[in-house]
Amino acid sequence: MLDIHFIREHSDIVKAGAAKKHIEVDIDGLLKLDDERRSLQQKVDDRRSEQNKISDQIPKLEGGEREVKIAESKLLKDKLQEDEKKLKEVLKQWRALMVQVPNIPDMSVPEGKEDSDNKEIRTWGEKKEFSFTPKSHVELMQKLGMVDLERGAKVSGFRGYFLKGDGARLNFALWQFAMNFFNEKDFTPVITPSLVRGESFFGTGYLPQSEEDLYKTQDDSYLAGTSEVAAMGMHANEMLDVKELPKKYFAFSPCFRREAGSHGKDTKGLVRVHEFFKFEQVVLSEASHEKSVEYHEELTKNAEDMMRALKLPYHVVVNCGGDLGLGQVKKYDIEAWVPTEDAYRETHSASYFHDFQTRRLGIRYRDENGDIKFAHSLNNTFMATPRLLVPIIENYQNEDGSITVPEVLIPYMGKDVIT
RNA sequence: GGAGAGGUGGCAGAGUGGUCGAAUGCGUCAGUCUUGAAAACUGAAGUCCUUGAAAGGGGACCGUGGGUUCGAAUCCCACCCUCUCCGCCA
Repeated sequence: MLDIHFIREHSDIVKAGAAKKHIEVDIDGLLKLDDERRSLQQKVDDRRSEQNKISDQIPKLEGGEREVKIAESKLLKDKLQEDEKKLKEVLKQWRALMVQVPNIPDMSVPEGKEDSDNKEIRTWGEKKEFSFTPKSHVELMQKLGMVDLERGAKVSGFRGYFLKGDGARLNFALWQFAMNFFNEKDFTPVITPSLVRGESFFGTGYLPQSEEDLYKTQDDSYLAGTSEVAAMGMHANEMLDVKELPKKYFAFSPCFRREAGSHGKDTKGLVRVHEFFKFEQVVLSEASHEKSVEYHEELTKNAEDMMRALKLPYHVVVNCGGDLGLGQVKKYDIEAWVPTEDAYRETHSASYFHDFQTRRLGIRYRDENGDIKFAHSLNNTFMATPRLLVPIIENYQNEDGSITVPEVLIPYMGKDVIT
């Protein structure tokens, strides 16, 4: 959510930002509604003020005088209730519009409508040249007994899977590697709930826009598609001290996504599944654009370091305006090379939000001068499995169908090749 | 799942219809005292909306949302959360 004062004073910037994101929102309508809201609020406040004055007098009066004042107050009350009703209606529309206003993308975000317009900013690693025709991760893993998709679908439904044998081992190895990677960093590891109530989804911007991609329980909570939701909700409605910032979390949770808009995409294998696991980096920082940029680069670097340690060829793209979420100011995707698709596929997504999320969540802090500010928030994937298995398996495959274990994982796998 | 108790400022905790944005204690900040500190004493201090150049003015906020009333922290309803006991359970 943006600050209404900012929207009022810089409606041209807000409009341009929405246009860049290819999001339609009626800013002029919002401004008109805001005028209405303020004048009604004033009216209601004035009436209340009058009524408060009368209310103060009533207990001091006796008999007839008292009755007269009470009657007067009753009349006032009727008018007040009328205005309050109007105000409530206006506020409802106002809020509905407010949550649709997107955050303003950074100047450095390229123009564009969809992910194909994203701009590559760097590549790392050599795309491997195979002396044979590489096989897909599905074929390789099935042959090696690392995954069971048929039984996965039988038990779990569409996109269901069992990781088993060395598939499960490889996943555990990655998790241990991830944990150790963060051991000496200034991040607090945290295992977050996946079963989360609506407020945190509103706060992070997943609701109301993306409700169809969330699993909802019969108790009206939702299953989170990323631990960002719970990690951000953790400090909702808190007043932090500037000395506590930045708060850096290394959050882990199971993640659930309905993939409602992705029917027919990636229907085979482990790229797109309904249920997966993710280590996420989440940062609450001081309200400064420079700090946000600094942490954004840091979070991106952490993920890249991990990819480099695994020796997976990847590139980094800066997402275009149309590929940014409602609250995102800027986003980098890291995409790993997947040989059988002859393409880079997204494994990480690093974004910063300025105070878009924290304003909704009420995450504030008192700075050195005692001023109250909304913190800034950022997040980036560190490692999502089983998706990350896909580039590992495919890039490390050998002609005989065996998989070389990435060097950094050998200690956790206890072997250097999967056969 | 059943029975009960409760949610008040940074914390503890009073307040059961009007003079309560809210006693008191602790903590915080400033000052006095002190070589410095502690103690003691004096004083200050909530958040949000709105209006105003500012000083200031007005309004809201006692878990959340409704309701009763001229008037609600206080009464009623729903929901959320916490605690205790019983049952079930990894």
